[in-house]
Amino acid sequence: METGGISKLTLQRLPIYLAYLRTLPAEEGAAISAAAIASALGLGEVQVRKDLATVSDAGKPKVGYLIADLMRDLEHFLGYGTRNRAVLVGVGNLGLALLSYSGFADYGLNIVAAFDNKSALIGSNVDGRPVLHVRELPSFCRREEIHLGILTVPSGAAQSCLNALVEGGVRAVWNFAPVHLLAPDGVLVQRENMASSLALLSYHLKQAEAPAQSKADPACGAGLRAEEKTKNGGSRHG
Amino acid sequence: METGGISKLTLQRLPIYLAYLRTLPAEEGAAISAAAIASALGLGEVQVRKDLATVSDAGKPKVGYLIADLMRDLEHFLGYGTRNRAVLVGVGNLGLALLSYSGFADYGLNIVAAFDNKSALIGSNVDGRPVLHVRELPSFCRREEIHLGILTVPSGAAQSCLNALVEGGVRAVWNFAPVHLLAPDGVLVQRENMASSLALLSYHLKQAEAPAQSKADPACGAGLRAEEKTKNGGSRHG
DNA sequence: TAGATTGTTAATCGATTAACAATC
DNA sequence: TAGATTGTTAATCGATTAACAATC
Repeated sequence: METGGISKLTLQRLPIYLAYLRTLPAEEGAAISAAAIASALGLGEVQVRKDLATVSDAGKPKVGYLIADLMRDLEHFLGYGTRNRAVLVGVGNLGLALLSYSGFADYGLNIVAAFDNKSALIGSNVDGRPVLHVRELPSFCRREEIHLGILTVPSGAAQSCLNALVEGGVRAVWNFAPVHLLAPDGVLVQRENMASSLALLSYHLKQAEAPAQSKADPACGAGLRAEEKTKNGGSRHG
Repeated sequence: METGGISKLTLQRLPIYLAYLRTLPAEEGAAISAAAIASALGLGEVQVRKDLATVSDAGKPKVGYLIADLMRDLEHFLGYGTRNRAVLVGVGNLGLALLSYSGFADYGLNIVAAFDNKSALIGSNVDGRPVLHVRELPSFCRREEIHLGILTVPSGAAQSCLNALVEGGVRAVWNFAPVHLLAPDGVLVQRENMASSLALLSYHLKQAEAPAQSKADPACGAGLRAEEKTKNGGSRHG
């Protein structure tokens, strides 16, 4: 849970700030206030100031945050400067989609090769990235000094693929398989949890549709009114 | 933040329990202990008991949780029983991948149609689901009583597509565009945040590679040792 | 200077964990 | 009964928010 000084939740919000700042017109020396950022992103104003203060000193009293400086600090802190070169393992539907998705470049991610065990796929390429046999995974990672792996294999294959990545010196793994994997100390396995988001949506719908049905949750009628408090009320900032 | 009696974080863990239980062999009357579940998923034992107690009474002292009962309770609580029929808006790379991904059925999600505004796509179909023009989105949702929408459009189009979904009576939206959207009370917009996961990985790599570099984070050397505490130590449960 | 805005310290809130009571 | 395991109450921990100090 420790993330080395910065809270995990703050860290997860940083790319959201960055993405928002990137949508703003790039005017020389332009600044933006914490209030404006908070309002645009639906966050608390103090939270924005605190988050940004941990990674940047681009905030100036009476002025706001110098946009260009803040973006630079965010990118630096997140490690986007040195492009993270990655391999992807498992060229199924999801793997293909991630390979084809161009938006990752914005987050400093650069997938350089894909791996699979189906001979029909080996030797092909996806948008210029070769598809190689998983057999070559450890040696490829070693040789190319890859430290980041993306796992889009079926659950049953996930642990052995993770092991191969670790053998190749990979130190951070983005796991899309819905299983918990074991990794040695120092190797971070981050599970991407589509099912968890879906649970929030599905539960919300169930609540909205049958507010008095759930027997395990006597207070469930409240679910309908769950979203009542919009943090910034009606007020808008420029 | 309120989720009607159950904590948001607990709710997000429920599908993880369910997915794990589904991997177990289906033996008549079989049971499993909280300790075994915790160990398999890398969670705390008490946390598992507390989470499960909020949605099920399948737990029996001295016995454990009756697997079949627990799965039923989880599915019921999450609203998977009544298949959630959904529409997807934006048939780009990501949209196509989600349409093609068969795993959603496990989470009670059933995408019945896709929408786009590119005439080349209209009239085609993806795995049997028709691709229609966004113009028809509100009326389609009304007619088919769709309450769940998936947004995989570019950021610039997201708000107007959300509006169209809301107009059609949709009450929960899974938003893959990296923007904050405004929705009326009662409509839940859940943003899927790939960039946030990526931030954790990227930061971990940066820490591992240059532990003394970061100036904003004097305690950053600790980042290297971030994962030291594996909650269950070496002990395994049967 | 006065006013606006950031940064920080203290208070609150919520989630996790530890200790224990209940139960088969 | 004794032992194992669940469920719950109280304590701890961490994150958010409110109040205020600092600064340009």
